[in-house]
Parts: sequence; C-alpha cells; structure tokens
Amino acid sequence: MSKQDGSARQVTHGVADDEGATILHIDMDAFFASVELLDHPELRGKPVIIGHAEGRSVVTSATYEARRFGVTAAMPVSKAMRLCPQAIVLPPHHERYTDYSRRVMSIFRDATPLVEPLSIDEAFLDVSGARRLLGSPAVVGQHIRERVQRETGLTCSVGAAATKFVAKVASGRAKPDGLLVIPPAKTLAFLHPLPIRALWGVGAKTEEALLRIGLHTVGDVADTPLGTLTRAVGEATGVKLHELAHGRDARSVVTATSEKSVGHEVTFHVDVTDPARVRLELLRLADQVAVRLRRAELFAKTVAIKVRFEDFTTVTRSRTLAEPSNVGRRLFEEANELLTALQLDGRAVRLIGVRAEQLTGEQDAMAALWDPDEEWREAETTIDSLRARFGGEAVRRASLLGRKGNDTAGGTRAPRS
DNA sequence: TCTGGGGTCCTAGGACCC
DNA sequence: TCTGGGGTCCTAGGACCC
Repeated sequence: MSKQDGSARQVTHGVADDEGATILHIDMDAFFASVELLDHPELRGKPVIIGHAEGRSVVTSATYEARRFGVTAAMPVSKAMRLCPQAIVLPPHHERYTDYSRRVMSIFRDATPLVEPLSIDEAFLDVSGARRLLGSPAVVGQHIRERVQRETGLTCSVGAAATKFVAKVASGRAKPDGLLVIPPAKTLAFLHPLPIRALWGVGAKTEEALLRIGLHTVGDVADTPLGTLTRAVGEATGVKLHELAHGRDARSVVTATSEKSVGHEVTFHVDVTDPARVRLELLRLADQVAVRLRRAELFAKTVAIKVRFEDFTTVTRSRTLAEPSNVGRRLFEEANELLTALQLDGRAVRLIGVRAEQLTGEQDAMAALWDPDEEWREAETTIDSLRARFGGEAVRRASLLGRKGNDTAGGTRAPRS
C-alpha cells in the first residue's frame, strides 16, 4: 500500500494501531433532522426539531444547534420549545428515513456482508475479513463515511473497537461526523473514566442504584465484587455490567435476528372515556398487527393489550391463543375480551395498544393446529363405512387396523398424547 | 416538564410436572 | 404427613434502548 492514496489511509497505515479493532459501530448523525435538512437546505445552521408542534408529541430528533439549548430526544416538544423558542418544528416523514436507511445500510454491506442493523440509523459491522481487500478497520470506516456523505449528503460517526460495546461508546464519542478507534490494548483506559451511565443497560433507575452504593465511573463498577453488583441491580444486569466494565463483550455481529413481537399503539390527542371509541381503535390496531404478521409469514401464539390511563398508570394483559393466528378478527376478539375484563367503566384512556407475541412460523403454527383426536375420528369414520360395506371380519383384517395393534374398530380412542 | 412508538430483556410468582 | 429441587410455561410489570 502506498501512502499517497488519500489522507484516510495515511492515518493508520504503518501504525496499525487499529489492529484487532475489527468491529465498527456506525451511527448516523441526528438522522431524522439531517434528512429533513436535505429537503430544507435553507434551515441549515438553525435549531430544528422533528416532532409535532401541537399535542402530546416528543422530540424524535434535533439538530446540534437545537441540542445546544438542552433539547434532547424523547423530550416533550412543549418543553423543547420553552428551552429553545426559536426552534423550527418539522413533522416526521418516516418513509423518507426508511429510504435513506436502506441506502446507507447498502453502502455498509458493500464493505462487508457482516452487517447487523441495530435500528433505523445505526449498525454494527464486522470488518475483520475486509482487511486484505479494503484495508484496516479505520480505513474501512473512513471509506464508508466518505461514501455516505458523497452519496446521500448525510454524515455519520464511526467507532472501531474489539467489541460491540466499546465500538458503540466510541462512535458516540466521535460525534458528530467523526471516527474514533479504540485499540484493544487501550480499551480499559478508555472505558474506566466514563460515567456509569455510559454502560449499556444503565438508565435512570440503575444509575440511581449504583450511585447509592457509591459507584460513579465504569472503573468503579470494574473494581466492585460481582456479588455486590448483583445485590444492587439484580442478577442478569449485575453480571452484564461487570463484564462490560472489564471490557469483555462476547457478542458477535449477527446479520439475521428473528422478530419476537409485533405491536402497535396510539396515544389519543385527548383522553378517551367512551369505551366504544377505545374498542374501535383496538380493532384498527389488531388489523394493522395482523397485516404485518401476514407479510412476515408469522403467526401469534399470544395476544397482549396495553392500556395507559390519564394518570399515566399502565397495565398490560395477555393471553395465549388456543391456536396461533395472524387474522385481524381473531386477534381483535382476544384483545377485546382482555379489554372487557379490565372493566374500564368510563375511566379516561390515554393510550391503547395491541401486541402479537410468541411469534411462530407457518410450520409451527400448523403443528399447533394438529389434533391427534381428529386423526382418530377420521380413521373411525373410515372404518365405519368399510364395515358397512364389507362386514366386520373384513375390516378386522384390514391393514388399517394394524397401526393400532389389537384395538378393533369402534373401540377406545388413543389417549391424547 | 408532563411524558411517542417501536421494540428487547429481566424478574417474580404461581401452576404443573418429574 | 410433610417436604425436596429443578424445569418449563404463563402472566404482569418494569427497565432500557433508539
């Protein structure tokens, strides 16, 4: 390799500091907002928020100009506007984002087939096999960044490390429009000064629990005995955090994951007290869910509903179906019974949702439908008609009966398996 | 401040079976 | 008569992520 082939190559060539940092995490910068700016170039450099100006909307994305005022994702738009009154609010266009998402994911796949999309705007890449063809991880990352920028006008940030978790933290630190390589040997030096909130799986509650036992940094977590951790945050989370804090993360990049549930929910603009209206919405949602199941050729074994009341208390109810289904009417029937059992009595409903769980493919769904008793009923019917035509003796000899030994026609049925 | 919509994973208790 | 331990399934709720 020569060193005059562009700056990206020179960054790492010869140093080989990215050796072993073969997992890339790529994250689009302010994705929704950036896509909207492509359509509204006149707004570039201004604070822009994606969401709805009226009602109960939250911020789904914001430009860095808006973030400087303290605007963050998932914040109610009303609050964001108080923080940044000059912000421009644009409604979301999800088809546009999906379209751009496909384009950037396709650019990623040109670098390696080992691409794991994490959400609409981020993915993990395993580039360990791309070195000979494309170069070291940092070179591949830089190459992708340039292509994304050139072909979509969008910027993204890349983290390169030996593990998924560290790569993800690195891309966050590289934002916006940057690339950060964490060589394996420097992993702990990079991780340990970070606040515990940087750990994957540490949200508000877990942070509180960790602060309560005096842990503030990732290094603190690494220095804490596992037993102390699990007592504070639970078995699974404790083990996970302990591993991550020591830079250990065995998860590999996987390209295909099966969906575990499919659901839809809506928050009403104004709380609804009329049960009929809630029910109507439930029907619509059940139909939407069923359509998505059929498109994916999946069946639901379980149907769940979710109801949020005006005081934000939320209840869920679920039930396993007698047989898997992806028919809207069927899902609705079940959801409707669950809703009835809740006895709303005119309580003000804020949100209603339907979810299909325990998804299964056609094969499994058919297997669940198979009823051994039915096979026996069919056999008996056949035997009865044979006996009517040929007499009992002939039937007794018939090989049909051979399968159940000396159990003669009209005798006892096989017990349910 | 007044909280969307799409998900995943974990916990915990009870039922049921071996 | 009282008492096991493990495994799986079901249900409800909650934390977390983007």
